[in-house]
Amino acid sequence: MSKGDVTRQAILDHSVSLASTVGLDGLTIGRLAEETALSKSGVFAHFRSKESLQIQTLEHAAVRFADLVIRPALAAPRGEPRIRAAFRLWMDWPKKSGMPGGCLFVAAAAELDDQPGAAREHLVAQQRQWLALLANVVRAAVAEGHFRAEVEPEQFAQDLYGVMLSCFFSHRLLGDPDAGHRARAAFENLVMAARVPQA
Amino acid sequence: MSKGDVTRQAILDHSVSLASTVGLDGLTIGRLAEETALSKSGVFAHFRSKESLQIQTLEHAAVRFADLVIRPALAAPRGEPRIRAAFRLWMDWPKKSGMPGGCLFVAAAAELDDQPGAAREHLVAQQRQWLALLANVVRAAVAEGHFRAEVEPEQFAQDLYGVMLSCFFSHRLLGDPDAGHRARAAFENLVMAARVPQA
DNA sequence: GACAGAGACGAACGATCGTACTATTATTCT
DNA sequence: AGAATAATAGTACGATCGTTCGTCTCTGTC
Repeated sequence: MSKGDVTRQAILDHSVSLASTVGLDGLTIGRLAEETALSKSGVFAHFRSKESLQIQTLEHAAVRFADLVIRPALAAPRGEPRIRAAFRLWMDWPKKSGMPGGCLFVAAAAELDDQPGAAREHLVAQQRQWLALLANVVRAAVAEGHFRAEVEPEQFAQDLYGVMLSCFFSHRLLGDPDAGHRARAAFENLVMAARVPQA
Repeated sequence: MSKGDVTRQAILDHSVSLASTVGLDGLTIGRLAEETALSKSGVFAHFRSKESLQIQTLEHAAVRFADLVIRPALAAPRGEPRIRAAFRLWMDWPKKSGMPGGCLFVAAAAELDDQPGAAREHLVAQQRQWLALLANVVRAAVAEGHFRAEVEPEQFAQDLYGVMLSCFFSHRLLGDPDAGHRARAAFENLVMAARVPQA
């Protein structure tokens, strides 16, 4: 890895963390330069535009997400255990990944849902992929005989997303100390409702 | 209502709609002036700071929310019917209220969850109140005998919030045409799980 | 060790932001 | 109707934004 790549990675590390609190738009090249002890033009040179910086920030976070959530989750046994692993890793990931402002993707989703552009398209593709992966994990749980055949994977995936989103909302904005506990309870309810009836 | 109040309301109408797409921070006095055919200083004079503009924008939206959601919901019969009314009105409210960028509160929540200040405190108070109201509606459904006694109102309220958030997410960002349908299905599942077992 | 190329810096640009001040036009009240 | 007051416009300010450009300082290679 050349010297340029090293500093570029360091910039992106800060960028992900900074964008998690101020958003992809609030992200500023000047501030990024201060926090990395570089000059403004030095930072800018690595990305040739702000939009490129935003996209690479999203991509950098996506790589971390794959490392910290997706890969470990897929290491769990197929079926319900894998779903439990995915949920647990997902809930913990903003903390584990050093994003002081909570999940960057959630912040970016609210920001970009009305702003057309390459950054939005990038995020949409990422999130569609993640939802599809979740649905596939649920599908496998059905195939495995853990979940009932009538369970709709896409429905389950959207429900799971809702549990995560409302947890972040209650926890980060409202400061509810029980948000995490309630999210786990909601998850259990979802899983129980999907399970095959036990004899 | 004096002339000043009339234009102030007109500005705030545009402000709510504009902020729903670009966020409370992306909201700009200059752009607001263009769209209302006023001068920049003319708009500024009505609010003596941008923070005040943001807060009054939130407050303006809250008044509409009370008119379009809270009051009509409370007009429905206590218990499960009132919960159904609240949910239906809630899901439809961004459209009904002319917010082209989706629910302003959702956008503001993601934006302000890390930015201390009066605007954040205002939003937090609003959303806490709304969640508390939802919980009370659920509590009434328990008292009414529609819901089981073990149902926890705050849990139900957070779950409901999750259904709404994931619907907005899937619909607005991912463009999923089934998002609304899935949200209604998730709502039905929540209600069914809370109901007293039918004989 | 010299040379080519990449990396970082510093200064400057046009634009736009929030805000302040002053002047001018509308409105309200007696 | 005219005086008092409120509402709007105009202009200008300092700051900060993304971006450009020219220069210098490193790094890696023959």
